[in-house]
Amino acid sequence: MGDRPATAARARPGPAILELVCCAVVDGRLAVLTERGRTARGGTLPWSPLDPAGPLDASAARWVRGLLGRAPGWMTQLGAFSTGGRHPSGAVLTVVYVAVVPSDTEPPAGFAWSPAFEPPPLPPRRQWVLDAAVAGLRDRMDLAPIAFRMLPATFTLSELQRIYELLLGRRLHKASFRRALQAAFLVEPTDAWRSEGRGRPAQLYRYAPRKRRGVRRPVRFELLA
Amino acid sequence: MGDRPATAARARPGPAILELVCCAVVDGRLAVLTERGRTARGGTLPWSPLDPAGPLDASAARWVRGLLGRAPGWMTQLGAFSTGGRHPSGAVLTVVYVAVVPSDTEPPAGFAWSPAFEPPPLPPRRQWVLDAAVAGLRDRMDLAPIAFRMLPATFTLSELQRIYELLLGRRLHKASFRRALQAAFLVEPTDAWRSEGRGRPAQLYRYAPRKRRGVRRPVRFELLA
DNA sequence: TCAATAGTGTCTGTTAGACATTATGGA
DNA sequence: TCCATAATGTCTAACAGACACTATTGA
Repeated sequence: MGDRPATAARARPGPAILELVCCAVVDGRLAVLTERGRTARGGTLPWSPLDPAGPLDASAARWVRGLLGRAPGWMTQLGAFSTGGRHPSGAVLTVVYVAVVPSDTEPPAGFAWSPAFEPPPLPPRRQWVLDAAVAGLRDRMDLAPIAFRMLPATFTLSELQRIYELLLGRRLHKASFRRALQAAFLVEPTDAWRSEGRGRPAQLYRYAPRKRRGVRRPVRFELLA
Repeated sequence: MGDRPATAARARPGPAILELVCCAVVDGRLAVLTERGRTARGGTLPWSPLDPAGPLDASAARWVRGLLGRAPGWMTQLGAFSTGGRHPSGAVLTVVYVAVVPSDTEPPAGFAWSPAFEPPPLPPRRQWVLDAAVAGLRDRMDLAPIAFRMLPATFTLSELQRIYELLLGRRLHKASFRRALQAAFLVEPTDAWRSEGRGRPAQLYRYAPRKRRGVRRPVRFELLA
């Protein structure tokens, strides 16, 4: 059944690279991990040649874990894109992954957090990828625990709401937010409280989703165009 | 593009192939386009070596257009997967696209519609891809005009509702469905009617989305786990 | 006439958002 | 004390689903 591609793949430059859009909330803003110093013209996203052996998601997970020094809070594949032949590695394809990490994650050496909405100048293709990744986080945060994985193990409900507001790009109603959260059985209170500046201390919660069955969302028509 | 994959693959093993999950509603069931006869052990999905030049989405669009003889009603990239080294083309990566076409689309020579929920025996990886593709259609049909593109230019509201019911896997309430559709300004009635068998004739509609701004969906927590 | 499907009006329980109020700390 | 934030109760408009009903065709 066919010849092994391994020889050809190892002889020539790798066919594809992995690229990472890693997001966190830093200083109250959405931040993305960028590599700095490679070129003078601006930043770049973390990338790595692809090891063609084994499942793609597992390869990416290993790479990101090694890069960050810890497993990301959440990660998914955004998709594959052609490099346009301009990538220095000689790769033809880029497979982009999107990950989120808690706010207290230190950037690895040579990397830094950049504001996701005013990033350093990026090549047009990378800027497009970044925008698509943030849009993907926004669209999936109701189905995946993205916001919860951008927080430490315990957090206040106001912190959680701020994550949602940052990713959705709009203010949310506090009482409504908490009612819906309560009804979803996703968090449970701890007996710890945190006093932050002036006002009343806030209770700390932890992400503890309880299985609920038979939750069917109604049909919605939300096409914009 | 569009030539027989076997020759191109043997001439120079490409780094990646394109694979297509093309869905339509045929005989009241969700169907997927399968290639037949290559092997005795079951069907396979349409695939093609990837032309590494140019944007990936454009290459895929050209290939699918040539394969079907017409542009698909809607298409998006599902993602990239490793072949596990077992693909006869020698490719390492598979980039899967998902497309939908109207019910009256004839399968190209050598292909056939297979029931998406009881397909011919597929290799495990392809079965997984098919399931993921159908799940992707289900999850995105509220944000993209997927159901509308599986219908001819004019259609009855009952036909539209049947598409939604097939993809969502559950029955929908007729009055609610039409109310929500009306509120979304997505269809407009034509002055044509269609008499189908016994009952009262149904009015034909066309997909004609009108821009509406300021439509913000509420925050929802729909994590299953 | 009956059967079958299209299309619509009404009612009701649920929910999202607005508003108001209380609670509890720091300055 | 004043102020800022947390947390919650109440009201209202909108909405989803159930139900019933009318409309219009073929058999």
